[in-house]
Amino acid sequence: MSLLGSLSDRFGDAFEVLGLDRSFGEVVVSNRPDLAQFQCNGALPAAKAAGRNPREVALGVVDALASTDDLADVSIAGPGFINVTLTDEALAAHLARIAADPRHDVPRLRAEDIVIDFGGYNVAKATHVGHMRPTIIGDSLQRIARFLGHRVTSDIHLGDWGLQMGMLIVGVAERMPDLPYFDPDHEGAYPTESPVTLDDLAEIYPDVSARTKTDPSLAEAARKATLQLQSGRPGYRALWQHFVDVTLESQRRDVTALDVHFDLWYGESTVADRVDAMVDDLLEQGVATENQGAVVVEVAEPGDKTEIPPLLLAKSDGAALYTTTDLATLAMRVQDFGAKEILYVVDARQALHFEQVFRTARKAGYAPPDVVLEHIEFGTVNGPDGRPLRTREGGLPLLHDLLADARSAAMARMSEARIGADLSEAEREAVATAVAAAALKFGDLANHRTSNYSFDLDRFTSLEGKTGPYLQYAAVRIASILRKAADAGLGGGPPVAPTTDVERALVLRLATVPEIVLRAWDLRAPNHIAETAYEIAGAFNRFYEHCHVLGEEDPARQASWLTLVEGTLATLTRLLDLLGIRIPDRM
RNA sequence: GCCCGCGUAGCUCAGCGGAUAGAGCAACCGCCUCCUAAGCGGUAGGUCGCAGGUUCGACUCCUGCCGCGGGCGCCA
Repeated sequence: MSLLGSLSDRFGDAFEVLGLDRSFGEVVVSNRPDLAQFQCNGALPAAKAAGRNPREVALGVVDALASTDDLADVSIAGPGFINVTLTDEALAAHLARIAADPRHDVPRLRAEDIVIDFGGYNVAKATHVGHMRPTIIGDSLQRIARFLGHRVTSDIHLGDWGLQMGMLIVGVAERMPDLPYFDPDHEGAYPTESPVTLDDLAEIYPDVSARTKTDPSLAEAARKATLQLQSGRPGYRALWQHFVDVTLESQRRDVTALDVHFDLWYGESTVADRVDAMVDDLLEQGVATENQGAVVVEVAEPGDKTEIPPLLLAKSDGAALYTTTDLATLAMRVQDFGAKEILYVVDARQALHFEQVFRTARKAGYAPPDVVLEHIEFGTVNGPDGRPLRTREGGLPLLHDLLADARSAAMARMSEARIGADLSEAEREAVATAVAAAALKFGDLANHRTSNYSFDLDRFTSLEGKTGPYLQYAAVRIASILRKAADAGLGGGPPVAPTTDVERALVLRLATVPEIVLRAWDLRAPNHIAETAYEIAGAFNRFYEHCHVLGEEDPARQASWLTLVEGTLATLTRLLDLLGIRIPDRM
């Protein structure tokens, strides 16, 4: 059990002795380090609940506390705060524990099957700034979940089956009418080479989309093409496959460059052959009804604060929508994957859509009550004007370009500061690549996911401050000490009692990690991990200033410090890994 | 109009109903004969949008208002 966990347990026992709920015993790291290392505030709410005097309750708890020799001081302050300070020997013992534990004292949870959906990627769109948050946040969540012991399946869930496919088909037909894909009498195989590039598609889609708003016949043609694609028209299927292939090729490259991995590259179309049966089933169950030719599901409930419109399951022409495939996908994940939690990392504008899909899934029994369905919302990435980030031309900046900019900024910073001067050109480039990804990721994950944040490459790649590069640099310096120690034949040894506040503070920071990782997962909020990683780096840097490890003359103390250095590096490396940030060997 | 989110230092943002609201940047003052100064220490900077309420205690919970953003059935 973690340090805070076992302290909380002991305080819980003491509350129980007084006949009070043990949950009041929660102990946290003190927010008044000048007074104590830890605090338990439970006496106040406990006293309120029991109608007793808080100071008396606190006094009773302290009396009932099993006396052990690891507590240097337990005292009551203010209206009933209980302050706790451990002995230096106890801190050393705790350091020995976490340094020897590859999990840094973080518990393993009961494993569950979890699906994470990175919705938002679409055919015909290169990875752009709008994909950055779900990709970075979702990736961090999958790393955290796996570390806690869950079985995670991540799915990019490409948007590849809706009306925009029809728009692309008619757009290509307009431009290249002689292609065999449009000839209903075509026989044999279709060309293996795509007639269009992703750039072509990226130009065609907005053009057609805009024109359908004023041209009803074009809109009708797009609808019809969508339906025919979904019905299996061979030429359209073949052409569509090219759309998917050229899109995925580009998106795979971008996602890989960000050092993100998806287990599945499924799309809406993956469940295409399940849609009809599902609609029939919903009609049969009486969950869905026909309405003006369309199939809808009434999802409004009596207690609703606002009117929740019906979910549109099938258009009047019978075509599927993304709500249809989302629902079928949800059912598949529960049935085939045994998913107990499905997390949709999709921007906040789709809240209503998910509410409708989730309600329908519950009504239809596709998601039993014990299955968690959650929309993980996030805010926008803003430019200097406080509006969502755009390029000078008004388009959405591509992820590829953002990364390239971050990379050249990192290179420039390194040259300026004469960092990595002794590295080869290839090594410098590798470092710049790692720094660029870290800059973007930490710049994003340092913010709470629901808040909008302003994208500032200069700040994110900065040499100074609360940035990804700072954390990487801190880790590299730590590793450097260990490398030099190893060269000198020195290694870690049993921790001895700390004698300075910088040592104590560092151990205390490390001790908070288990609760922080659990909280980050509970709240789906990686920024808590980002914050703790930053605090640990800061605590280490203060230790680094005060305690010269390699120059220490007392061998026992030096060995103890090396253990502290190792434990810090292992923990920091883990936290950064949970954020998806890689540490270069040298910088 | 209704619903959701946001409003914290000059700027960018943290903040788990608890003690004196924190960090980074920018400003100012210091620290490299010593493990990487992309570092460390210090000073200054706040009616936590406004007004009520609940509570021993509110940035945190509730209500109203103001401001910004978003959503509201055959798009995704």
